Amino acid sequence: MHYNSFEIEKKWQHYWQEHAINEPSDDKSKAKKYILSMFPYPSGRIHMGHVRNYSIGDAIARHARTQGFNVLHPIGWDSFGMPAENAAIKHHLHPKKWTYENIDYMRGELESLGLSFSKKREFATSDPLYSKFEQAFIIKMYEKGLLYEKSQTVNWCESCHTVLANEQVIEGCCWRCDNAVALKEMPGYYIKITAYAQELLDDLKTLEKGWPKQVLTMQENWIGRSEGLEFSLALSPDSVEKLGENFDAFTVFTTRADTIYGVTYAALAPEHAIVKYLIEHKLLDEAKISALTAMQNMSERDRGTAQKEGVDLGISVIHPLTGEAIAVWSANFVLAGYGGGAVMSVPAHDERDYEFARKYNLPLKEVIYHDSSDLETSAYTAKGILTNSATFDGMDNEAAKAAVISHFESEGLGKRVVNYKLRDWGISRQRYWGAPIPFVHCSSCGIVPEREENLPITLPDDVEITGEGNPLDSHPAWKQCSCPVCGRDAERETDTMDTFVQSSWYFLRYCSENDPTEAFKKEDVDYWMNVDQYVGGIEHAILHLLYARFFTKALRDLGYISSDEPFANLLTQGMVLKDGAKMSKSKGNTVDPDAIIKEYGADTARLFILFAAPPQKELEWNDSAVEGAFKFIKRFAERAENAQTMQQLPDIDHQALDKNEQLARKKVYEALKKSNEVYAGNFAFNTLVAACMEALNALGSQKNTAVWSEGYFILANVLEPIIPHICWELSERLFNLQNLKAIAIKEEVFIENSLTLAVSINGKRRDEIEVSKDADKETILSLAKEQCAKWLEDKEIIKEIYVPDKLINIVVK
RNA sequence: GCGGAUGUGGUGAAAUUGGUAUACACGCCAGACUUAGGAUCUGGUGCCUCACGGCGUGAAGGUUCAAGUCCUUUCAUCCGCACCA
Repeated sequence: MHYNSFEIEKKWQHYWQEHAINEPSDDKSKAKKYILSMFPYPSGRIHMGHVRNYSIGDAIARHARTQGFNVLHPIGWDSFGMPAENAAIKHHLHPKKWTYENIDYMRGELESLGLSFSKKREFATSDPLYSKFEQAFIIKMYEKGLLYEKSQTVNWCESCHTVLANEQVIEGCCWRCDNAVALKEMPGYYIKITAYAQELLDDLKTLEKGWPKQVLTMQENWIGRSEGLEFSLALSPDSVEKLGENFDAFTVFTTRADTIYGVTYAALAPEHAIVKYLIEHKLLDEAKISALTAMQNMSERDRGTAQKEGVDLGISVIHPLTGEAIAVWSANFVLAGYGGGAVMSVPAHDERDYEFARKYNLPLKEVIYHDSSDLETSAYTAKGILTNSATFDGMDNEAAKAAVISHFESEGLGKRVVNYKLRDWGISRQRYWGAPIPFVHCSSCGIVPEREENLPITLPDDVEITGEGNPLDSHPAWKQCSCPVCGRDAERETDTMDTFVQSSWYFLRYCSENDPTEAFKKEDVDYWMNVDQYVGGIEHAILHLLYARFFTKALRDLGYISSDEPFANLLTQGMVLKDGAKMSKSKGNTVDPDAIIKEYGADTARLFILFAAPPQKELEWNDSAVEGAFKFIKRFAERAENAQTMQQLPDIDHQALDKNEQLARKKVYEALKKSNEVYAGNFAFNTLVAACMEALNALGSQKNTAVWSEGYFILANVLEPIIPHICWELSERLFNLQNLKAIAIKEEVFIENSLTLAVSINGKRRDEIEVSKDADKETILSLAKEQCAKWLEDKEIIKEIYVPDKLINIVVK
């Protein structure tokens, strides 16, 4: 058969659509598989990363379908976001027009790859209907106290003109444009993800089997649980007076309660309320005030690399156990958002405090003793015995942690607490192309949610995108509304939601077929969730995957769904590289998927991508290997001439076959066996393709038509998830499509009459012998010795080892 | 600094419980066919050596009859977090 990829692919893409083979069944009694590749942002054209992502997901989905599962394999568009506005500024296109035109174009590109998506469930997150349900969720969260508004210091990206969540700041830079992030005090809406910190941490354990360890570790670190002592440091009477009696104490948190007697000073974040008060009321000299304001204005990134710096605030607190007065400083390395923005400082046993104390000549007090401790050169932070610590002296420091906390608790001085690094999720974005936050500012009622019957709050089309300011804010009429509570004139919130809100629940919307009345039906979600296999890039290890996990739990607690975790199994694919670097327009090393499909076909692109590396690893693009993939498909198509038309597997008397024929059958069934293994979990498609190539090579060294036919019956089945078009074509021509379902393995082909055993002398392989299947150990060993006589001359045999079916090892001296 | 991962031919990569290292492919070499083509087919291809043979999975040790695989130490690369008290 002459291989014309273009005609074959067009024909089958049309057929699949016509026969709706990709649509799941409504029959909920069937066993299901929910296979999901992360949905794309419609940037304009697909790139090789998409091809890889969707080829992997499609192979898994197609395989599940041939195994008889009811398969949900949907696609949609993560279509709100900044690039649409950037395009609007650059090309004077409306973001909506740009976005939906991109979607139409990219949908065609994905179709040309032969991806078996369910069409009926497709949507874009910028569809008003999607916003409607999302806004309703947000209001529900607000009503349950899971969403609140506050003003605080936030991460501000000057180039995107918007606020960023903590997760979206990568090494002090914006996740999207890589610009340095500045700090800015602003009002915004926050989702209380911290209320779920413990559950998000605990449930990582339930994902250990299905998620890569790396992702679990990253999430664990991000949540950052730590246990310790929280207590109050009372200000001295003269300090209280100095602060106009506005403060009498501040709270600190420590994980080193055992070092409590080593405290020699305390330090406040530059943003701490006491520091702000001192500056406002000019209670410090000018040099100190300017030092403090400089510290406040420094970005988070610069603070991370800056030298330790501080200012003596001229106030003091009372040590809760000793009653001593302790100086209070403000230091640039104390974080405002963690543990109350204040710390107790133990320079003898904390590296940061040590460095700071050395710089400003503050006293050190040793309270943990160990032989290897040398406070002249560095802080001692490891294990030891307590000293200078009153009644705790002589205790092991680990035991002392608990003892000190108990002491604080029984004296009413403090308590054991758990702290998390995770912060609440700020979702306000000062941008146009996003889902409006459904709240109204009323001068008498304050901030109130919009009424559900008024949802969705949609974006106005008549805006000019200039990149300066938020068009919703400057729009003449859009924000004017009436208060949903009192009916008086009010103003809409003009911030829009972080686009990660949309991607936090899209997998739920797919469960029901684009229902206009509900986000999803509970019974559909109960049937389809959880996602059995999720496929996507490692770059979402924290961002999207943490938010989606949170949303699932929150929606569960709001009564919408029953899942605890959205994604049972996660496959993080590696990047596609060219010349050792990530493909990118700026480097000019991209390969256009459309061009590859045009030249070789979708099957070739898919085969190369799945064959060149295991999916989790980086994939180096290689033009001649692509050519090689094409040649394999061509050979596969041409050699189909050796097979005969049939509707089921032929009966073959294995014992009557010659050696090559038997080997060919064995290789074919090995490929089938491999297929079952690969889809059961490790997804090593590269080894599966190799097994198929071996099988085809083995078929080529024999001439038995029945063996050829059986081989094609099975290989077209095994390869269908990877190169579906050519496989359907061959299956139709040869087998009336009867081979595209689960095939049982015939174990008889693996039974051998004789075996080949390796013979090693002192562990080094020297020769091999062929023995009959039921030869006994003595016979085998004597044959081995006979055949390897030249290695045994003048040697004394010390030991003879026989590993059945594998090898013989003779140890000599 | 902390955490995670990865080191195997010229290249991408294989290798059940420890059991014939380099499957499969790319590249390269030779040959066949040939309207001399970047087509197709056949054979070869870890390194050193004319050969016998020796050496080989980042490096060094160890356990074992047997180690890519297990243990210890170490080096390199990549990724993530980064003053979280």
